[in-house]
Amino acid sequence: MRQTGTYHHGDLRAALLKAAEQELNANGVERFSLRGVARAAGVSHAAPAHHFGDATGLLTALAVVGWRRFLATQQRHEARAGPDPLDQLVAATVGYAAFAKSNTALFQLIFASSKPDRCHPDFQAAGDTAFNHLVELVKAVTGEDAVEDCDARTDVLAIWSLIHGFSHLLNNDYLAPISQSKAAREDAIRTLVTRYWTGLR
Amino acid sequence: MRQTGTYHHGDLRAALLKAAEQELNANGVERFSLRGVARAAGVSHAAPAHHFGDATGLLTALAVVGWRRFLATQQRHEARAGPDPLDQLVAATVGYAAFAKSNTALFQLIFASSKPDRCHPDFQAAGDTAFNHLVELVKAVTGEDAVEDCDARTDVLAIWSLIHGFSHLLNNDYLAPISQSKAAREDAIRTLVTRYWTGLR
DNA sequence: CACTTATCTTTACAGTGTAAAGATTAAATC
DNA sequence: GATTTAATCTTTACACTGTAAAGATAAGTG
Repeated sequence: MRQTGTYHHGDLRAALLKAAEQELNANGVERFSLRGVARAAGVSHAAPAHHFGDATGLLTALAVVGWRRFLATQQRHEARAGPDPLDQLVAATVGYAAFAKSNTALFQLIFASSKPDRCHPDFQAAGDTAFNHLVELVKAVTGEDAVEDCDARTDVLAIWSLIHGFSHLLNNDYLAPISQSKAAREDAIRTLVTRYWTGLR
Repeated sequence: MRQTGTYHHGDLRAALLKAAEQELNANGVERFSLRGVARAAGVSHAAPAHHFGDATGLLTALAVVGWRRFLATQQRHEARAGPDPLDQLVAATVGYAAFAKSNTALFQLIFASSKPDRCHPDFQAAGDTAFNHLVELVKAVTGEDAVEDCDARTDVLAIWSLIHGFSHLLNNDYLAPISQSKAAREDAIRTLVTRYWTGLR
């Protein structure tokens, strides 16, 4: 709680984002409460308005954070993998699912919620960056450019659908058998992605 | 609105389910309002309680309807396709995405919402039925049983992830180029699914 | 007919998001 | 350093939400 004499918080904006993510993980996107976030941060319920306008503003800002962490998680996995393009792509997809698994609420927020402003420039820019990264990885594997080559576009669509569906099903408890072990999840993804390519060529 | 002398609605339960689906399509799962549904049905805001208990009860019942329509949509597409097992599977996946496209809110409700009671026997039974149907279709293609054979389990996982990811991305406006034309969507799905099998064997 | 049950309404309450106005502090300007 | 200005947070208020409890009405049952 705030001490006497600390009418001004200092860094309320960051504190609210942190509290909002915790609220989101605890209650889910659908039961998100702006007043609850303010309570958790130890300020009045109207305090967030000055920093974010309304609940949409806060969740939009949080979604941008989510997009960046989503991409960073993939890149962290890539850094640990070998230099082979296919290994890099597999590592990225493993990171994709790992993010979904350990950031359940953020994953839902960035991909399937109408609470953030999905038309906001920052939201779109962060999302586009993440998407382009996937396109680049596929491009490195095929040697083709998804923008020009039609088959390459299909490849991107296939890989994206595959890993996104896997992550989303995982995120909603539809893959209980695999969900338990991290190794089992990674194995499954590795098999799915590599089988797609090796089956093709 | 209700006429004088019609204190009892007649078939309020069905009317509420219908109104709830419209509310859901109009406002989305996250902005769903029980009072709004009651208003649309022309009854007091507490009327739904007697039929469904609370909002969770109503949305659980609606989700069960969603599961059944989800399966029925797939079967309708299968009936129009040829007898070849792969054609049947492709038709089912096309139906999968078609349902997602034209039942946006229901798709979100059954797969990714915490508002219905996902542990309710009816919900689980309806969901299991839909899942088992997909397993049977894959089984018909491979000749193996997903319960026993490990490769077949992976095949189910792959196809399910693929079509579910595609549908979910489509549902959230991430496949704008394909989203426009029905033929383009069906072509893309057909390519993805068939490429998975023909590439493999 | 009388009685019971099912159905719907009314009323009430705690909770929500947002807007407006007031209070307090930090920063900027003189 | 004193005064003004701007930023930050609180208080108050309002319309809305879901749910519970009690009352009103109609339908079914003996």
